[in-house]
Amino acid sequence: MARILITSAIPYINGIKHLGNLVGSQLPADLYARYMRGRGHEVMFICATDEHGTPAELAAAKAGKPVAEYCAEMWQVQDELGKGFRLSFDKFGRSSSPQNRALTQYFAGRLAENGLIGEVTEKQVYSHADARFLPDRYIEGTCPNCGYDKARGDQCENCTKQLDPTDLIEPRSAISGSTDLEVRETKHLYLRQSLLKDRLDAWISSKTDWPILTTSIARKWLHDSDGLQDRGITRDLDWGVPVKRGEEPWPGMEDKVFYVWFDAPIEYIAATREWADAEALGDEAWQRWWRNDKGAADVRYVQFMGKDNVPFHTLSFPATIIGADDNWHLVDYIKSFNYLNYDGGQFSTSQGRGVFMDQALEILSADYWRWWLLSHAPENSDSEFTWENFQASVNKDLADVLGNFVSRVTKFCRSKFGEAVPEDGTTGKRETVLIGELQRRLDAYQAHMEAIEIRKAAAELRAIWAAGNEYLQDAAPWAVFKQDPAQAAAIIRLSLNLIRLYAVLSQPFIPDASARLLTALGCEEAGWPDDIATAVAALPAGHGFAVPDNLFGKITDEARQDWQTRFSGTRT
RNA sequence: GGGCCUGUAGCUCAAUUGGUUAGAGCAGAGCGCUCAUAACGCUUUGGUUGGGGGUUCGAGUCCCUCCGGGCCUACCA
Repeated sequence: MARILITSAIPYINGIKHLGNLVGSQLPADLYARYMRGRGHEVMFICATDEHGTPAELAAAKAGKPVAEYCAEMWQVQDELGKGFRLSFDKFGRSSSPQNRALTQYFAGRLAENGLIGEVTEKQVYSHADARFLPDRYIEGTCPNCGYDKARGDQCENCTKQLDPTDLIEPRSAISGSTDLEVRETKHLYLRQSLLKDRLDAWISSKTDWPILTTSIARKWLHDSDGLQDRGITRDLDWGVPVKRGEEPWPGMEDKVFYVWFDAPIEYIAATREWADAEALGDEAWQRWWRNDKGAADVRYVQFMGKDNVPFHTLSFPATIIGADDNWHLVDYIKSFNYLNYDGGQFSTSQGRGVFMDQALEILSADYWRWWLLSHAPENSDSEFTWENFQASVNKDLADVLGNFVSRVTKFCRSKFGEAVPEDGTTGKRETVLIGELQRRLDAYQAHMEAIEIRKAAAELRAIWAAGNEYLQDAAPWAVFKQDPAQAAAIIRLSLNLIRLYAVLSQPFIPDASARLLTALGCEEAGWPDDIATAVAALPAGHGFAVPDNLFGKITDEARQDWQTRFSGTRT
């Protein structure tokens, strides 16, 4: 039995995430976690909310609430949505937890001890009206290059020129619109990751089996212009982890917090600790997942994330982990995803364009979304959600191929033999051929799951479902029954066992349908098959079952058209 | 501007890393079946692999160039 540590990129606290966010990290991570648990491995699956930073403060202000209260409420919302999508986290933590505060401060202290923290005095724009320092992109003004009047302090969206806030003509706060701005000096801590560049470079180069998307982004940052730059890890904000050197005060850093990107990945560790604390377990319970010197040497650590997160996970966080020099377990595999687009454009949180997690669950249950999203995961390039494609895929795959198979087998059995696995009859060459095919396909399915080739795994699973229909058509128990009921019984006995097999194999993709099938078949304790021949004999003759309601209803044209208009923009 | 990814059948995607005649699913067409959610099965029509050039015995795959789509570019996270 292996030990697998799985983390999903942690979603930002600021609002409900859309399906593109879901398929880029949490959903594939859940698929992998469920599969690995199914195979009998010990899994620790961690996610959390990422709560610090300017956007959270602004969202809270907009909602008229203290930021801590706002975050607590939004955590609740995201937690429930995660449950709605059947995301099987062992812990869904919060980056604002005391555990993360302590660990973040600890890491900063270790990095300082090891000479990896520098102090840099820099100039930042302060807004009197907002009573805060403004990140570059929260300053707007007229672009000196093209005259665009809504250029941001980091870049002009119109002419794409890189800017400094001080380049802007008539700069103003993007928050309040105030022009009462002042450039102030402020001192910040920098993670001197440039010192670790060669080590990170060698490490990335050794990861030849990683997705090209992951390594190419990492290489770009390592080798671009001057190479890997040091990164500021503190901010002048109220909401965040207070800057401390371990447990000691950090002179000159009072009233500052760590940059959200410094504390967010550390939350992976902290959330594991939150889990251990919640379970009333000792430190060794979480440390055995993270510290190589405390039992984590045999852990395989896999991260899931959208491509925008890759630089932080391939460079900054590893620099933190390596720099602390405490035998922390580095990530072993990074699965990264492109973006899912929505019907010819991008999902847009600000414009309310596309389908958001709460809306999705209002119109259809989790399995529909899970199946479509995972079987179309944007692994190699950006992919696109269209309602036509969604309707066609879901109706065909789930309702026709899988759902109808279950329906035809169970209903035929009920009408001819009653609601128990029929005895009588023996299987022959046709069944041997089927078992051989299923075994080959199972091997392929497992190989794709191990390699986290999600679309390929989905295609193979679908082929496994389809094989049942092919077999049934070929064996034609409805015709055989007229001459030889015993032979028909053998065919149906096998087919009922196929349903059980499908429930087990499909669980990572469509857990609700899987559970309903196992309940209908009266076998909740269904383990992963060792081999097909044994698995298709698991349900013995005489074993009672119930005919389940139709597993999946179909999406009608009317519903599709309705949703199409409803989600085309501006959520209400 | 720079870098990276990408372009394969009407649609969504494969192609053992340079090797026979480029394959699946959906959609379309035909046939079959009647157990089943008008479901299922079988057969089948679709491709000058974005255009052009080059290397090679051989190119979807490597090189050059042009065209299209996308992402990143370090203070949003």
